[in-house]
Amino acid sequence: MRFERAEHCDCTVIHEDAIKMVQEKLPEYQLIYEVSQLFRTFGDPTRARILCALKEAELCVCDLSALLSISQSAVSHQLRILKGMRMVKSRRNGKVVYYSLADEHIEALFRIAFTHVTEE
Amino acid sequence: MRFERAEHCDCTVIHEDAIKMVQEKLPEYQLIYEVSQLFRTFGDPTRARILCALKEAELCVCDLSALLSISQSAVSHQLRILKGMRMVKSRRNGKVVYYSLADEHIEALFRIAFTHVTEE
DNA sequence: TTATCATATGAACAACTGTTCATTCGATAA
DNA sequence: TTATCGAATGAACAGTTGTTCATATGATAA
Repeated sequence: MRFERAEHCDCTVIHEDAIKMVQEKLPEYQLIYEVSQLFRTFGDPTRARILCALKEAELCVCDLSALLSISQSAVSHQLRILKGMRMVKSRRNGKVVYYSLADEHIEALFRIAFTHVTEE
Repeated sequence: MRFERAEHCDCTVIHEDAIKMVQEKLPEYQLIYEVSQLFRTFGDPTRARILCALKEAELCVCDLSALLSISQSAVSHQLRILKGMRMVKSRRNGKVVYYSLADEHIEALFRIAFTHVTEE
């Protein structure tokens, strides 16, 4: 009984048993996709810097703009993305909108990533 | 004494103290950049699927191609990127090249990310 | 009301990314 | 050698992304 070959692969499958075993353990595509989207959002230096700053304190758009030397518009656009991914939350006080990290998971992921990068 | 405003921001800086405090704690740009590049590499669904598969077993390019229904060329290109980021390692045995995760950090990061995504 | 300030957003554009296709490389076997 | 197979790679291309610029909101103060 041969492994059913994917149309995209014109090679001979060499390790049928391994493939079958992995196939059973592999998470659903949707789940992997969501995880990758989470990582992708971290994966832009500007967003990463914004998150790092918000890790330390609640800040308004203008603070972030000045602190990171990024235009107000760019900060605002990125905050919109971060909010869409539920990584930051905001509250308005008069004209000023304050942003902070949505939950402690974000901070935890960063801590681990920094450990990983600085360890080697 | 006023906070020195960045040229990109035409707003009035509102929270000088907060900015000053965050500025001291903020990691260097280079470090944040490296972390974001690490995340970015995870941030593509194809690469994430390859890494998930390699988490379970050592596999050759052909195995991955068949298992994930991705062309051999696409798999090979992505493995090149993953290897460049030191996230996978490879060994050649005759015509076949076997890939596996570079270290246990990769697996750990995935575990946490999955927990995060599935928790909410 | 009008003016001003902080923020948000749409459009445009350049830069980047991931795939496909065609080809090449590297190793083995005939 | 020549043929074959698994893997790697360069070029091209479509799709995506992040920034800038201009403008629009939304809230406050005059």
